[in-house]
Amino acid sequence: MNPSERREQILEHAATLFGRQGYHATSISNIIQAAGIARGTFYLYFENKRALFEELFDYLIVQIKKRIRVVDISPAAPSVRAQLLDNITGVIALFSENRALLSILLEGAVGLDKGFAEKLAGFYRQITQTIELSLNLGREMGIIRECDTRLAALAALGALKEVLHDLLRSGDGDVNIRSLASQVLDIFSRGVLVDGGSLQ
Amino acid sequence: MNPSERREQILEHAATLFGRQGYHATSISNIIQAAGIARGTFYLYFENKRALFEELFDYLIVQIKKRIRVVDISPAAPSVRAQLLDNITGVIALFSENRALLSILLEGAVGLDKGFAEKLAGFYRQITQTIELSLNLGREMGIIRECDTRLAALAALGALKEVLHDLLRSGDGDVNIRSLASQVLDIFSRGVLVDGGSLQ
Amino acid sequence: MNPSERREQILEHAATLFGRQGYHATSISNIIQAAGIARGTFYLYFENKRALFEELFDYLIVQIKKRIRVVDISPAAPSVRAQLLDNITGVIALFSENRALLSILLEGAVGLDKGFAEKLAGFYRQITQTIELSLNLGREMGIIRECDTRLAALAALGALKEVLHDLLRSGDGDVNIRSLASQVLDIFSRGVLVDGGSLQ
Amino acid sequence: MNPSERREQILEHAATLFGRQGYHATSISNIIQAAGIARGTFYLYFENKRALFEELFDYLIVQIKKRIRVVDISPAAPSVRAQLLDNITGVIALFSENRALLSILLEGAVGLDKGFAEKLAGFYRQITQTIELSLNLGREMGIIRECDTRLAALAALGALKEVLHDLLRSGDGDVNIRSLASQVLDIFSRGVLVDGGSLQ
DNA sequence: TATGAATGAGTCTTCATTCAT
DNA sequence: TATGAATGAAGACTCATTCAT
Repeated sequence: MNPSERREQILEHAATLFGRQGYHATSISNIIQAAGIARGTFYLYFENKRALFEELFDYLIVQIKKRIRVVDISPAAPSVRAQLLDNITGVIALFSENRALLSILLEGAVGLDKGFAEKLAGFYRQITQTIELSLNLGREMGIIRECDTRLAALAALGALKEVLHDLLRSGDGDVNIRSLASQVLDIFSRGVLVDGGSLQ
Repeated sequence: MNPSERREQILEHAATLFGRQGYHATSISNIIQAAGIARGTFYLYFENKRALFEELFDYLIVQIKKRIRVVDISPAAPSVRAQLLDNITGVIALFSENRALLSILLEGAVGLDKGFAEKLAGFYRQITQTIELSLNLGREMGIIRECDTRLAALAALGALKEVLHDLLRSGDGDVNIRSLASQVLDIFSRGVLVDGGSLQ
Repeated sequence: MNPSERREQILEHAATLFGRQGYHATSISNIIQAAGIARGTFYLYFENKRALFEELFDYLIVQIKKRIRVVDISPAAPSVRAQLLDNITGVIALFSENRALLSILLEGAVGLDKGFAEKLAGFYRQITQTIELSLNLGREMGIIRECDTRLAALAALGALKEVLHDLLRSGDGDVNIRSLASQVLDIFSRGVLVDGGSLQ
Repeated sequence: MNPSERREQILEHAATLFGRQGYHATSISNIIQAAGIARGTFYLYFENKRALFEELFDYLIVQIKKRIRVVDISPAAPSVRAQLLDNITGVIALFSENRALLSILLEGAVGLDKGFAEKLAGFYRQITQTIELSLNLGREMGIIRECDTRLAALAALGALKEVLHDLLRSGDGDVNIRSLASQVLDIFSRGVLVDGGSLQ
């Protein structure tokens, strides 16, 4: 087996294990057993367990970022809704295909150590800022109401994370990703009140 | 020091440490050192490290549940908005006073092991169901629009969690809890669009 | 067993093993087996294998230094010869009683790593300087001939080391330490030529 | 590159590394990297790491022995002093040109394992016996005083070793080898006392 | 000859838990 | 109740050596 295949193979087995059991419960022994390799072989490809996990995590971050774009408000661009929907759909689709990675993001990388806490915080901060930026653009266009856009961005991020979490917990194989994304977007944009209604 | 005081003292020190460093990074040595007790003494009060953490976690769950009520729609009850606001304010206030507990909930208990995953999932399921129930009541009253109320409930939970996460990360001492709760509630209920607006 | 006794016990067993097999060939497993303690117990008393070895080594250095004095040339002092004889006798006696320590000094601590190389070099430098100082005093008194006293000091040190090495290799139980020291001193002071003779 | 050249090349790189870092700190990886060969190639030329080191060591021993001769007392022979001086000069010169080999002899091969301990002891025993033999001849000729010639031989060997050690530590590039050898020889033959003097 | 991926025995080290005092 | 010395299972990591290509 050539080196890059072997690397890939180890990464995949490790992802599955980290996803299923978490970082601490997954030992090097687990990984090499799953990958069917010897102990020393592992260290031929990765400096240590943490480096492997970090690589997995970094890859994950890149994949997510690829699917998120700031809303383009030039005349030729697709509708704002379509763009937002694409963002959300992309992220859900990514994880729908790879539950292990989702688990690593939402559970595996949480509470690991200071280094990872910062990495994770930095990632979420970026996402939040991207959403906030889009909301601010919407404000200028007059389609977003006056509100704390940073808070709204946090809320949007949190809502999506929780829906993904639910996806993970339910383990449902076939979700209508497009419909799910659409509903999440609607709740965030229109809220849950009847049109023109208020809670007071 | 009498037994229950000693128990309490250990719990408090452990909470601080778990909150600051996480479950795995917190050793029994850390705890007994902080609490100023001998190693053996620890095991007189707690079966083991996990049991201690579990007790902390269970206590936390009880505290949160105490602050969340299904909306009361009887004529004599306060306004729906006021009740929801109380729920949200209560939760934020709880954690605002005790960051360690918040950290344990959002990070410490995540990805620990299967048992805790289920416990956590069960807790969030209950919260989700309570919110969903309130939303369904709202539907009957005609103030909530037609939507997937479970999904909306997940979104609401997620939004609140993320705002709390931010609170934890920012470490800000003085937040206007009431105002924060109010804005979170508004985003959830009215969305972010201008009144009567749409994304299309 | 109380802590300091236990420490001592581990040190003694370790010294024997290091002396017999050298640093690298002596594993923690060897040590704990010899001392009849559990693996964890070892780390209760020593940070790691190297720290244990270093402690042994440092103790050794202190013991040797205790037995070496710069020659006292005040009128009331014993004869120069008697003082030098005391120095040499003391060192030989120290190691004669404790071959393990001798082995550690002459073989165990050699070629370990940069840190130990410097420690060892520093120790020998001190000894050399002490001897050199005594020789310079002798020059002033007119009993030492004109020569490179540093080189002579090195030669004296080397001669003594080699004799000790031989003691180690021979494993002879009963040496006449006083006589041995006396002869070593004679060779160094008078050389090997017949009185008044020369090699030319 | 033909086989014997390759062998030579590996030996040289290994000697440098062993000399600089010692046996244990020098890994096969170090050696093949320095020599620019593949891992497997190493084992085509040497049975294992130890065999390589042994070859280096044996070569070293041969080189040293070449430079040491028993004193020739036949009438036609050069003066005794000249012969001894040649012996000492030769050894110092050998190492002066090749510090790595010197380091291997004085530090690298010390405390390795039982096998090497015996090899080293055997070598030093031979040197000692050669010196002792020369001293005994000197006794018969009446130029060496009555003394324990074995002890004197050990002292001579030790003195030379220590001077070499100092050479290694000092790292001095340009030593006057001849002068150094001469002084070492003088100290050994005449001692350090003024002519006709004594310590008492 | 040469390569370098693969091996796995061996070592150090940690830490939750026990138990005699 | 309280202590803290002792335990040992479990985990990470290294590196000399092998072998299929």
